[in-house]
Amino acid sequence: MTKDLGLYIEVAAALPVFGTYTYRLPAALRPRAAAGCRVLVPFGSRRVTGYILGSAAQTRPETIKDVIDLLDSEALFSEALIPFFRWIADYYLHPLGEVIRGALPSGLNLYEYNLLAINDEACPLPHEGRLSSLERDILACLRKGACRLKDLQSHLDRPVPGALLQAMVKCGWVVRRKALRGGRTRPKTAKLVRRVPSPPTGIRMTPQRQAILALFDTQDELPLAVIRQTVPGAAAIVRTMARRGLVEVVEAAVYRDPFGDPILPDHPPELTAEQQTALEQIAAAREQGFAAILLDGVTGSGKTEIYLQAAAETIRRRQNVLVLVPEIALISQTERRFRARFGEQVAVLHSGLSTGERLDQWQRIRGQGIPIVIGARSAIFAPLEHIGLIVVDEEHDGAYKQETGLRYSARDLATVRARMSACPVILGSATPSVQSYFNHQRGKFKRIRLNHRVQDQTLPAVTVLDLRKIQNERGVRKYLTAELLDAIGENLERQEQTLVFLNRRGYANYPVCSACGTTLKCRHCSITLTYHQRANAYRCHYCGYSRAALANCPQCNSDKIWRYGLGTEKLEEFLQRYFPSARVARLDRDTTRRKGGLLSILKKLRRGEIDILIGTQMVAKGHDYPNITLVGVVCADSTLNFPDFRSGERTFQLLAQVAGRAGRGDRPGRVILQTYTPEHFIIAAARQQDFARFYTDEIEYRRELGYPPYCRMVQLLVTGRDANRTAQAARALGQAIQASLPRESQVGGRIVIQGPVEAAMHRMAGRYRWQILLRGPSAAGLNRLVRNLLHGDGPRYERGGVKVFVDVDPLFMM
DNA sequence: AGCACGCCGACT
DNA sequence: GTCGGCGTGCTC
Repeated sequence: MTKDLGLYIEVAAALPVFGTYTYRLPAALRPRAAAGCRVLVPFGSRRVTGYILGSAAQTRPETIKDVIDLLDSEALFSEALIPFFRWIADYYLHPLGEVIRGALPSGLNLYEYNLLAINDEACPLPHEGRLSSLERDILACLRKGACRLKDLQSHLDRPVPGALLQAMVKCGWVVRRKALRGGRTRPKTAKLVRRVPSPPTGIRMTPQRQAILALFDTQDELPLAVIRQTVPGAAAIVRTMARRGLVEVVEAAVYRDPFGDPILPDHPPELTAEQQTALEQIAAAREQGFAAILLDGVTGSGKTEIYLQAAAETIRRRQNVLVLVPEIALISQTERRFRARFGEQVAVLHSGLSTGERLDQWQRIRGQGIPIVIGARSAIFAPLEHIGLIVVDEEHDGAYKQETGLRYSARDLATVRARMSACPVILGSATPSVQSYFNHQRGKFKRIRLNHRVQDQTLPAVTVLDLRKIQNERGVRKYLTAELLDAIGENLERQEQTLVFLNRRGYANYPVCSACGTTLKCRHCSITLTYHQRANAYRCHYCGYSRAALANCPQCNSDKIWRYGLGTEKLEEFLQRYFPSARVARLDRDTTRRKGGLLSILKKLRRGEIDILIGTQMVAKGHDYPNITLVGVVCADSTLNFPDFRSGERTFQLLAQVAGRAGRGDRPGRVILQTYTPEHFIIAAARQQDFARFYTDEIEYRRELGYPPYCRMVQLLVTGRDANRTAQAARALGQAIQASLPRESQVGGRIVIQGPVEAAMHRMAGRYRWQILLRGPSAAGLNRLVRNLLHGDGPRYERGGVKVFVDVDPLFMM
């Protein structure tokens, strides 16, 4: 039963406007309207979607308009989420309607726009001769169908003066119509094509049929949509093949392990004493409502089992569980484990879902009382009620930070949502973030440690090798020490698998003209291009710009360009030549772009059909490789030299994660780290896999320089296509902040400004970028300052195509 | 976001 | 002199 909202309601428009609006709710809509429903409301000269936040007091009755329509018969989110949304809008300085829009499955909203159309009732059609050529063209274009002014202009390829249209409307030849765009995405019913075990013989094999069957070499079933990408007209061909019994077509079940293996139900194992204690501590925390718990345990110490049993206990208490995992390309190990334990009680929200599937899952969570939701960062907005536990797995992972639009941290929001739900949140990691560990030291987070690996496996032995002693070598030998190559060779002889980690895809990342020495740069970004051998092109890894490899040097037109630098493609080529009999494979964005690519590599690895796997940081996340006994890190410092104060933290985490891939089975693992700076404290700590040592040094460095967690930060990113205007806007904003500092610092504590400076990546995708960094003791003080400047009644800085993006608690500052 | 109103350059 | 560009402000 929904509560009566009364005559006036508060609505957040799904537009980038700050503030909310009051509307009158017509009597006819009142019985069904509830907070969390969408409404269609008049807004300015058009109609837009808004979200009902609750009832409102009648303030200025003369300006209040009526709600036009109610778009949902049931709320899309519960009333309990509204304070959460408001908190986010306030904290991240983001329009509330946009926050809610971003939280809901996409493609739901209606927007109105103007259409131009021929007036069918135009009595006297204009005499052709009396029309200008532009007018004739407009009428000809509109005769083909109504369209928007924008489309009309691009069709005719010239500007259409508004006044001319106005006149044409006045004459009655053209009418303006309003139309609604968007609306509910219908869940698509995807068809899966499945191989049959013993296909009938004697059926004619056309080339297309053969091509389709060939696709099932590595997989037992494939979505029809995927087959259609490779074989044109596959839909019809598959239909006849199914009739002849060559394949089987089934409706796609949404819940399906991409490995294709059924997920076997598992049962809670015997817990170690340590795990038992951990669960007791979580149970104790549950009693006091909100608690943040840092669960830190080395790889293999059984954190996931703790999540599972804590979740089971939560369900027993008739409460629900929200589990966040870092965004990864495939279903993660954690997801599999939850599905194995809880089966259909789990709803999954990950990036691989289509819009329709996402909507399905959303409605399943809302309507059917699914007790466990597991998903990537946006799952923090899941419409789950009565939450009794939130889990953030691999809490240190940068994937929890959204870097466009609403720049939130799902890990931080998990803490906020847990507090609002008065329930515990478990932040788990083998390598906790400095932030979280600091929170533990300051008494904000409880900490539960798991010191022992479940099967008492030994941690891998780590050897550090100095790259400086081979830096005068030529070619690939400058990057691979003899010791690493020998170790790989030994591993091959023992018929064990090796993982070689190199955080750079492509062939060569440093193309230099042999004649004039210029490096090849992207046309839209301030980024060196990477040569890709398979595509035979230079590519920008930031905007996707691609340049044929045949092209000459843009400076001197020389056709000889050296391809310096080492990427995974070149490494693969080298290792294959060096170990001719080895089976070498590569795992990076290029080899996994095709759907199923990642899967087939992982399957081969499991079946022992790969000896050496070369991978970027994709390999460090979310998957188990049970038979790898040697991990080689080609260059441990490649991420260490980023112009960002967190580069050391990220490097330590990455190295520890990669090292953790070695020897998880019954065989001990070995790790070889190559580096140019073996004396660096990060490398030393990574060698000993010693978090305490890393943390002690890192926190001291943060304290000395006054970086988080010893302060809060807000980054303002000023971007625009015009170099001068962007720079001017950045300077003006910088000066205004400077001027406000004495006043703001009195209430918000001592705030300091850094910049404006050109960003390290000073141009990206054709936009110039300047940044201003604000640091201060409290988030509220910084929030106040930015709010006053950007949304107060001072001058506007967003004009002339310049935009200002606010990033509260920024994570990557390039 | 998208639309309406209002002020300066290149044309009949 | 006007037409038409787009910069600025507002939306219950």
